[in-house]
Amino acid sequence: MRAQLVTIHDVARAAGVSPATVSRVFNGGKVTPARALSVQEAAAALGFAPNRVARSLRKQRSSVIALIIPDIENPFFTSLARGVEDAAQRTSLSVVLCNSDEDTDKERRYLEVALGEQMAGVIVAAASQDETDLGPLTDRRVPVVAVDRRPRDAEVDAVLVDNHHGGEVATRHLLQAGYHRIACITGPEGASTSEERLAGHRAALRAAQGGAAAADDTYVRHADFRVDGGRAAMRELLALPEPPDAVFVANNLMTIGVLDALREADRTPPGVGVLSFGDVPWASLVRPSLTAVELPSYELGRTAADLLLQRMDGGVSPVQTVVLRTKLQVRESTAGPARS
Amino acid sequence: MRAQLVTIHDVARAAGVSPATVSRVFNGGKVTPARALSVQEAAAALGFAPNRVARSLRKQRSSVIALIIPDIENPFFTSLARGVEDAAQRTSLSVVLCNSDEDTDKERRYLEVALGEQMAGVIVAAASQDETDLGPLTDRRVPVVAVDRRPRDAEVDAVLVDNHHGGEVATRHLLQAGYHRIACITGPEGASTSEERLAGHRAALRAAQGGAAAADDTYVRHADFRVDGGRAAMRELLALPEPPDAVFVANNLMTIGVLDALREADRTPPGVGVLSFGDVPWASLVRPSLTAVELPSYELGRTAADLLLQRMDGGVSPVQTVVLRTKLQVRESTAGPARS
DNA sequence: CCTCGTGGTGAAAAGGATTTCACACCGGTA
DNA sequence: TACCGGTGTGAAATCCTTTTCACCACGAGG
Repeated sequence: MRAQLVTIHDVARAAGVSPATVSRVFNGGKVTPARALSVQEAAAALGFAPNRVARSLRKQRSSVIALIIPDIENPFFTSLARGVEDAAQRTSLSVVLCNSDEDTDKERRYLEVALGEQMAGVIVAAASQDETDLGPLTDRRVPVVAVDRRPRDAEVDAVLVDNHHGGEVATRHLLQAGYHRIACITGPEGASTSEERLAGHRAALRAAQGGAAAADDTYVRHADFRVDGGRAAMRELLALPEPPDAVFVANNLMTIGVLDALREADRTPPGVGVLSFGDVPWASLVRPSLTAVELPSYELGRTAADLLLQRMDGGVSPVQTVVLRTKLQVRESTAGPARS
Repeated sequence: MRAQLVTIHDVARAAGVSPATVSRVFNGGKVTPARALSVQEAAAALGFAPNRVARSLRKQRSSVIALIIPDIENPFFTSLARGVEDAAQRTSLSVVLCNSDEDTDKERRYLEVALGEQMAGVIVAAASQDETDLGPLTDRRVPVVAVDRRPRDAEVDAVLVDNHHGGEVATRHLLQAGYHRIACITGPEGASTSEERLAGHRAALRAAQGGAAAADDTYVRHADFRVDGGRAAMRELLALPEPPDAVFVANNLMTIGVLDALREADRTPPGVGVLSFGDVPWASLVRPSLTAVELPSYELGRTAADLLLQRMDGGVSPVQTVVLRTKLQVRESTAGPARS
């Protein structure tokens, strides 16, 4: 029922020492054991909990790190968040999650909050490559790590996925399974993730055609990384005079839309090949016949957090970029198109 | 490239006024228009951003609210989070998300952070009914709203789902579809959500049997609200001498496990009836033949946030509990068991 | 002409912890 | 005995903003 807050002064008075000593007890300063004990007892008796705001103000740094992600409803990012959390868990830092919703305005507001709250560090999966401005943070020497997507011209550490390689492996797998007309539904133009995955796809096609690099975009569609976008793009592809017999989809949510469009048209895998970049959430359980490029989402988060912690310790000075490899998770038992 | 932080004093000096006036300009105090303008110009020129930590210290209250959820990877909670965010969006408050991971220790730490950071309010879906202690918060008059689950003996506003009604409707639907041996896989014993849903299920069964209330627990299983738990429970049920011909599953993730176990056993809906409490994420798209009790997850979040805002404005004094109704989302075209 | 009220302003205190600085004390060495 | 190094301690400054309070100036009313 104690409603007033207990300060370090109250504890000091109760223990018969100065506030400075109380502070030292809680921060590992040198204090005689006997005194330290009596301080701890007094603190416990009074139910003292340090005021983190005052502490942050004085230290010019709080003990919270921000993780800013563009879509909290995408399991890829929640898994990434788990990685960050688990890594931070081992320190005294707390992680707070901010959902920018792919909206650069919301993102900017959260970046302002991070700055204004003097957060100890920021991990950000940028909503935009061009508009996301990390300048204010880096100017004030707040440690920042970009994850999954690197904002253009930002001098920050980054943890990325090998999108090109993943795209290449994916399309190669479809080719090897016997598909011929392989489409690609990728993300928004201008997003590094979209472009790199598409580039990998094209590279695999080129290699298969033996160098006759006819850049043919008939089967290429740009969508928005969301369910609806994937569905619309797939419908378009199906409406072509000669529809593709397989499709490489550049993210998990769009794949859901694609599967939906295929069901509508009564064409389901493996009659038509579907390869998703990123695990389709839970589909692996409900419908196990889907091959996907597995993304190290958890490790992405873990690594980003580790990098941030390093940076906060003032360790490395040069900017680091870590690239994690994708892995092809083959799940089809009956791979390949219907032989004609 | 400015690395030093600009304070209210710098702005004051630049504008030729006192720091107090600058503060008033930013907080809607009375200032002559001309002065206000010059302050704003000076602030813009210097790139002044208020130090939120100092502000919080002085005001004894920050401008962020915490949302503590037990499982960030469960779409139910991410959707709820969206609701909270959208409601907070319209104010100047920011939402930070904390994932307690169904772990009361982690949760306690986050509650301490919320208190120590002097957050303006807390919305919590408690990890435990008994161990979650909101006392420290309420003692300090921090507005708290419980959502989805109400911690026992906590004097706080709450926004809940009508679990009993939902469970009843669900089981009644299965009965009406012609199933006879209806099992129930619910959550952990002691959790209000588990118990209430089970109670609803039993009520429906009792009503069907015309009052001959033989409380038979052969077909009742308690699991842990997770995929694996659902799978294990379903396997157990399938191994019974006389397996059930339908099952009411008390949450979305367990349903995924259940579907998995059914696939293993080569028994799929609608041969065996499956009714999920809570939408199975994306399954509605991939596999549309699944009826579920639809939970108002988004509205839960929205309402909780609205309640919190009310409480912060010092509006209502008596503790409020809002109960939202579930809705049966029928999606089966070919409902009912195979007629024998 | 004097008084009262009011609206705008600045000086200064307050908010709670950390950290610097100076000092007191103790044991040991020259 | 005098001096020195080291260690633990407390007083006070500091972090930046909000808010109280006193004050001034100005306009209106008696």
